[in-house]
Amino acid sequence: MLQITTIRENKEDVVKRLELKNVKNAAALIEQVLEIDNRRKAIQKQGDDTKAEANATARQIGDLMKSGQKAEAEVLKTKTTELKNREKELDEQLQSTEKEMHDLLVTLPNTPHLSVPPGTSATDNAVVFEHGSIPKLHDKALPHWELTAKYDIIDFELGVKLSGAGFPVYKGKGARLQRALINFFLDKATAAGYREIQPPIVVNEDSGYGTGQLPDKEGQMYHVGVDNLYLIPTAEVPITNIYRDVILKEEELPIKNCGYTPCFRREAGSYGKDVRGLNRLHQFDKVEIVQIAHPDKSYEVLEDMRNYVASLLTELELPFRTLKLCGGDMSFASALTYDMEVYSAAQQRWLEVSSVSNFETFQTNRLKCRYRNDKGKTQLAHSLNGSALALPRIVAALLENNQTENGIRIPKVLVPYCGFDTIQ
RNA sequence: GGAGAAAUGGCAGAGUGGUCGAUUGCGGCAGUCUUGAAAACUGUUGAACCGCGAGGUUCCGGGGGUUCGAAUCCCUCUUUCUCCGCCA
Repeated sequence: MLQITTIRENKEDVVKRLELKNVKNAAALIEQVLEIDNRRKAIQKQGDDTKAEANATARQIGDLMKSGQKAEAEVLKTKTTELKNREKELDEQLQSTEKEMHDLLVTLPNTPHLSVPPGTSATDNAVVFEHGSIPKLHDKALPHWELTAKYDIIDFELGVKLSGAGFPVYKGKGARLQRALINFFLDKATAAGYREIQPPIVVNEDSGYGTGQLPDKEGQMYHVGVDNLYLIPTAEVPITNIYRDVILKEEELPIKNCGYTPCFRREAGSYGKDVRGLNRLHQFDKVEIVQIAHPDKSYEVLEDMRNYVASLLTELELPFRTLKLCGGDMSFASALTYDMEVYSAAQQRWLEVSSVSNFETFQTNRLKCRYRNDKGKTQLAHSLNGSALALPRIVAALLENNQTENGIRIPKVLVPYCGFDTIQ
């Protein structure tokens, strides 16, 4: 959520940036926010004054009672009834005005960084980095959903039997490859200075709200109704919420955490080849990296994070490219996002395997995650996160790109983790 | 799941209706002393909103109520602890 102080102080800039994210009527919306804010301030002032008067009267009554002046006290009591009514009325007005503002503010997306390319869809994203060459496959090369069946390593039908579409069962070397990737990613992240976290994979409403899944994207998450808990769509949710309602010391920044969790996504409304095989699942594994950073340093941190993710892909010997997302393709909460895509040679398409974003204060404003600066004032920190990495599409690309007529070759870095170098 | 107790500032821990945003101790910060450090001593030290400022308002787990007035009384929810039961 955008900060009202930011909107007040940088009106034109906020409008300009919202337009970069294709928000319609940005200027009018901001004017409306400011109008409500002014109304809110006026109501609060009146309410505070009324309360101050009521407090003073109550004190007077107390003094009169003590000195035995009962009659005078009774007179004052009638005065407070009137004050109380006004107080109640103003409180209600304040609440409804605050709600009005809040309801409007939550509809506004984060303001993008000015380097974000303008645009409305994925075709406007800017390719900022490419690595590796697209592999040439042999004539009988198969897409990964056929390879997994051929080698009996991932069973989609069995998942349908147990749970439904989008819940594959990993078997034998397929399961071992999953475990290998998780361990490889966690070891790398730890070596890069991230502290490993094992969070809960169901979270409460407050947490869902803190990172922005609630109230809007409720349909994206599985909901455990009886306990009113949500299955996490990403480890970002619990790991970032660690810092909800926390005031950090400036010297603690940046805070680097990582964690492996299964992720659950309902993802209604997609069909066809986009969701075939491992391309899109309801449950998948992911290692996430999360940083809480100083506002002056968060863009350095973002570059650092995307270089880190690139290094993982390089080690896995996967051809990939880095996109800087355009205003129209970025997520609601992000100020700047890099997507990393690997090339899946049998499908002959790019698959998004990581998204690295700087949210600036958009999440921390909701989370109330602050640090104390050198002047002793509390300020919102910046939050960032990235996948490092999401497994299924990595597996898809590994299987497809490394297939030979004699089996699938495991990249060198994973062999110690797998305990085998080929899937036959 | 049953019975009981509790929830106060970074931590510990007072406060059972009227200058209590809250005694005190520890911790933190600043200073005095010291060649330096420690110790000792002195001061300072929660958050949010409104206001140019003076200052005002709100917050003692969450929500609601009683009262002129609530950290203090009542209701309710949540969490923690102790005992019993069950159990990976």
